Amino acid sequence: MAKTVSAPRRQPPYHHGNLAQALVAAGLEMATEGGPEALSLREAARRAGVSPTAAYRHFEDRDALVMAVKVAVLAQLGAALRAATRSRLPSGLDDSERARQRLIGIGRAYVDFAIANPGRYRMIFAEATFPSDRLQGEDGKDAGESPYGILGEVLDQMVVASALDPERRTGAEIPMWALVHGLSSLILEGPYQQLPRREQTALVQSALELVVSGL
Amino acid sequence: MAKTVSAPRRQPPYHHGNLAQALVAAGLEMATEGGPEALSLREAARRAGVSPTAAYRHFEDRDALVMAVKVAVLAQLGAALRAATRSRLPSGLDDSERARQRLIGIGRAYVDFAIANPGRYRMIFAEATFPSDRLQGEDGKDAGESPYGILGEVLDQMVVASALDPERRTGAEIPMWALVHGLSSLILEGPYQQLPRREQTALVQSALELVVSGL
DNA sequence: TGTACATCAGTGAACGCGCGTTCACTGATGTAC
DNA sequence: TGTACATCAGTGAACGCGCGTTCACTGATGTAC
Repeated sequence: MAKTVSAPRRQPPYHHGNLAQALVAAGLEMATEGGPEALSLREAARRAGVSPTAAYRHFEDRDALVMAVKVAVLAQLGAALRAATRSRLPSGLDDSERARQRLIGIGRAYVDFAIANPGRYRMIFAEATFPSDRLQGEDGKDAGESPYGILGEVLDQMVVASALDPERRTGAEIPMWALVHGLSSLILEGPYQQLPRREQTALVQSALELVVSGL
Repeated sequence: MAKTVSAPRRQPPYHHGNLAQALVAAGLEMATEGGPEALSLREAARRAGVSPTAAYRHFEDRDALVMAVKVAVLAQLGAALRAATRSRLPSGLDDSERARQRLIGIGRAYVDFAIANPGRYRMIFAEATFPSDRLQGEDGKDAGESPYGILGEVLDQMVVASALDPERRTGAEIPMWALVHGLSSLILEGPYQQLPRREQTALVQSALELVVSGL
């Protein structure tokens, strides 16, 4: 009984309207299914319902599409970390301990994202070019927040809460990011692949506590 | 003036003699040049001077060759770490500090190996299957030492030297390996790619000190 | 010590595949007058 | 408000490529007698 007339028309006939975005979405799908190796321009075009050539109106070559997909994944990861900064913390903690828990929280969220989305996660570090500094969408407006930026924010809050010596603030992102990325990678592609999920979680938690206490 | 007669004959005419090994060597070469993506069975056969089909006498399929190359790379990495455990340490350190320096030393050696051999290093974690437990060559004799095993050894020595609480020994490999792998990956494929080499070195050193002091 | 023959380790041609990219083109859109 | 036309966003066919893998085969090797 739905009025087909007023339904939003899918499959625009000739001019697609948003091909670039549709191609990135298809790329994201393919990355989800099989990681960066699985991302092909031809298949993306196919999924967008368009000839392979059409893709070249929007991306210079395959690499450009890959880069756009990377940026999209980083935005998703950023969103996951942002959500973690807003999660509830047990009551009764002092400010310093709360700030520390926030850091551990985004660390966990990072690894969780990787485990839940292995293909997309591997996308980020594929093909030897990392999206530079800022994540931005079309028109210069942010397409999401940068994971690196959020990590920095949380570290700043630790300084404010006296959970981190201001002198050690500079470069504090580095060991933290290296740790969570290393954990993700060892779990996804390394020797901890076979471990049951709960042991993986435990291992992540204790590694995070160790590094955070070292800061 | 070299007697060509007694020279070891290269290019055996039909029966190669050591094709399996030659294919792995070719695979190693290709990994060195272009990482795991660059490793193809056909090209390996070509480099070994043999038809593609011949490779199938020695490896079930491409994956089997890939796995053999991974094992070879892990052996090389193991050798690099072993060398680091034997390097000279500044005199005048007590046992505990010496043990700590050993750990930092193999950490540095790990990242150095990755930076010096990006293609081979990336090989290790490629294609979603990690060579299991033991590294062994033909006939069951070790083809090298496992990086993981060497790390464990150094941690054991820290316990002996009272640089590590025995209670914290279990699982101590994890944060350490995650850290060095994370650092390697961020330097090779991530945001620290562009940094000058000396800054990369400094960043590695300070991250290592932080984690080792946290142990 | 000599020979027959099974087995081992190669060859060469062919398969089907999907990819990235280019070409000459055409249909749809929107703007100047 | 209507129309000419430049520009934009697609099409479809084709290219060359290198890959993994399979087929039926043949030359070399080593062992039993």
